[in-house]
Amino acid sequence: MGRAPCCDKANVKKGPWSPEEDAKLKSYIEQHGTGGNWIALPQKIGLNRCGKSCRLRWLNYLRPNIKHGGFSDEEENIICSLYITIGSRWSIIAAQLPGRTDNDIKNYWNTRLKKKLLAKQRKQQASRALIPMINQQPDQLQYRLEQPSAIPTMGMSRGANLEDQQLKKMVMKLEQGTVQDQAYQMANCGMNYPYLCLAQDQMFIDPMNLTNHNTPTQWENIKYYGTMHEPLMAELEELMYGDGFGGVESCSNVGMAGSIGGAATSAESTSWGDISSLVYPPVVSNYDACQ
DNA sequence: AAACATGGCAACCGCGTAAAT
DNA sequence: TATTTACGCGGTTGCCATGTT
Repeated sequence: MGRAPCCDKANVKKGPWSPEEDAKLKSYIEQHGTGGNWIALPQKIGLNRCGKSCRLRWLNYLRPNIKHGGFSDEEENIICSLYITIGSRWSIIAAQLPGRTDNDIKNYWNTRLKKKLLAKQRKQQASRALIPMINQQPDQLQYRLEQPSAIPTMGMSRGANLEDQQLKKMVMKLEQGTVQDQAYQMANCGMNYPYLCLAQDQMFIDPMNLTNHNTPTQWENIKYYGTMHEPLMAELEELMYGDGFGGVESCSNVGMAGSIGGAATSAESTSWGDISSLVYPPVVSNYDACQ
């Protein structure tokens, strides 16, 4: 029963690829394609490699039009924004950046972008701590300092998909015109109900649940909805803290961003709360209105 | 100049899901 | 229907280059 074994794992070569191996793989795929069967490929070419390894080498390195290094500011912004919206779904993020691989983006995030953003955050926090002390009354200052934790951070991966009936009703409301507008219609295409993602004092729509194709236009729409609609925000807060919703604790997957369907791995993994404000400037919320 | 630390990146590992038998 | 494996993905590791002491 079952399929035949993939390869003799004990006897396949591991480690860095030689130029000869690269040339063999590249030339074969360019002429014949993968044939949809990576496991059979190395045998056909005469490579002593696991099919899985061939696939990785092709996708991350040999494939045409691959870009390495030199991420532009625009690309950085897209990566940060998407990370905040959907978490560490690198393949989806890579789909928004032509020529970039998920591996490349993941590496870039882990080695540079994350640190860059955290450094920026520390700088902002330092300056933010000073301004209220100079300009505000003590009671206002206290309010200001409490604000960041007033709305909890939630898992921004699939964990933020709010399945509860009440929140579904809110989505229905969007469709019925309470906050209806042209961009929403474009984004939604009249298909599925988008899932809502709550983050700090902004709401996002999970792009995975909009349509099946990721386009720049769609991303613009998503960003559009990132600038939260005030009435909807108030209603969401009511649901979160009012009797009907059962409080924050009843919501599944409350916690850190970037732990999609699995363990958040690195001890230094960055929380949603750490970096979200660096990408999207805070919108004017009822908190700020109190100032 | 040598030893050590750090950063960047390619490749591997392991898991969840789909598909083949 | 059960079992087994391929595929695709995200997380992690290990090597090499570069920087610092």
